[in-house]
Amino acid sequence: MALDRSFFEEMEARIPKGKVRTRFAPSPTGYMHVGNLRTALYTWLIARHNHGTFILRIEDTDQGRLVEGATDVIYRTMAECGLTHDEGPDVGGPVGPYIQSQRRDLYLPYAQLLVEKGAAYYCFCEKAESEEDSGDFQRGDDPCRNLSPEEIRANLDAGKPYVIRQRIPHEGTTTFHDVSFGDITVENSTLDDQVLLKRDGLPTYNFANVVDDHLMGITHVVRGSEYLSSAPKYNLLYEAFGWDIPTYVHCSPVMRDQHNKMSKRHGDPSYEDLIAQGYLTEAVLNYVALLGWAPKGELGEQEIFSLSQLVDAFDIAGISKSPAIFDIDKLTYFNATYLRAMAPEAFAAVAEPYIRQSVKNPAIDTAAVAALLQARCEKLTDIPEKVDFFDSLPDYDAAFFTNKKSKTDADISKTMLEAAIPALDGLSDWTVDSVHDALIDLAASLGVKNATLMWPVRIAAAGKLVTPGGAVEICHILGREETLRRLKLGLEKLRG
RNA sequence: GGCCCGUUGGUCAAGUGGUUAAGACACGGCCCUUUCACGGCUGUAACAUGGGUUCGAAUCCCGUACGGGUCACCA
Repeated sequence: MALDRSFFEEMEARIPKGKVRTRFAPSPTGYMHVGNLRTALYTWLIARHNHGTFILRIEDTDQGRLVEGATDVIYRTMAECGLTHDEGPDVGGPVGPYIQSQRRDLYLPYAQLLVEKGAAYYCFCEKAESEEDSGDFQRGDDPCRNLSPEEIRANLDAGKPYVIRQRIPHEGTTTFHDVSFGDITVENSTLDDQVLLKRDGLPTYNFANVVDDHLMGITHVVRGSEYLSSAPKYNLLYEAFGWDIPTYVHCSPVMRDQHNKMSKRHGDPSYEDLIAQGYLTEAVLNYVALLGWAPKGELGEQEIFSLSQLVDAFDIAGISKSPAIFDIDKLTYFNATYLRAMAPEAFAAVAEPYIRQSVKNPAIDTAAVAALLQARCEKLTDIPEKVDFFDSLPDYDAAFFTNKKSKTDADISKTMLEAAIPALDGLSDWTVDSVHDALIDLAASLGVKNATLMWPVRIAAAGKLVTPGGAVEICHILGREETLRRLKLGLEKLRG
């Protein structure tokens, strides 16, 4: 079986050289894990930091696990996060196709090339049915390892199903280098003759990766540390092909706690879940960037990074080796920080739909409400519950009027409301300032501290112990008519 | 179990032979104040462990413990 040399030459000729090229290669499972997002981010950052090329490749060689619409989630998430790709299934590029199932015919020739080089062999063994204790079976002892060319020929001609396995030397050691883990050396005897090409003709993940990464000119392979132990086998493959070995960057997993990775199965949030929970994309990215990476030196103290600042600051050396536990509280802190840093108009825009979830009254100015909320919510989803009182006055308890710190009780509150109603009613215009001045002046002329007047006004206006904003802002937003109506209601409640 | 990797406060982490061992989150206290927040100040809290090497180890070496990963015709 003569191999077509020109095919290999053509493939080689397509490979771009001389620039950093990285790839994010998810398998389409239907959602984006936090860990995946972080890998995508780091991969993208390495490319952008080095003015290189970022590629999106879809790894769908497992036909049994295909999920409909799953690639759309990937495209949407990447776009939303600003992790734009230069080459990929949707935008094309010089080394396509970028979907592995569409590359299926590529792998057999490369597997055959390996067979020809003696680094792989045809295996006609029956598929192991019981996985239990098959660990005793040494792959190195696979009888097919030493089949004669005639026997192989005969089996092939007979149409016997086969797989192609990597031939790992029995002796010696293999060393590979990882940017964060350093040199790792293993005994070849601990490596098994892994399957490269499956019975269905599709490559295994490990083989497809090596072939595709090479054919796409990938210079930096960023992936999870669960692949650390298969990395030596990759090197053996690269060496057998005579290809340059890319730079490996293995990242430790993002954990849910000390013992378990974050996982959908445990109910941990994916990227889209976090967004649905009211987190901002920028905050999630910023937090995730710092989960397993920290800037070096002077920048070591900085925590808030925009995507472009990350591009500048990102440095592979800062990736940590140990797993990191995802801390929702810290993400929440980042989110709150981002929310507060937004321009008021921008915040009002993102907050509006959440405000409208509970405030249906069109007379209420959502921008004014948003202004009260900006320093007071950590997540967008905190909003509806905080502003529900604008629409309708809750049926509150008269005991709310009593507050020690503000020096109020039922009697004092009654007096305060009795004075506040005419004072507000008499206002010539209804602005934050006019309401403010009226109440402050009233407190002064009554000879009470501001809180003593403000407390009962706020309680009557909102019917809640805790509100975003004080009496002045709430009354202003409610409008004169509604404010007076509520204050009178409060008074009635106090009069019993 | 074999092999590989990891281990600085509850969490994220800086640190690359000499530091009072940063900073952030969370938590406590104080201040500000018109409730709650925001903001400001401040406090509690860490080098898994035992041996080396060294004048000197969080930093280097070995062992131990604990944790993780991997041993698929899954990725």
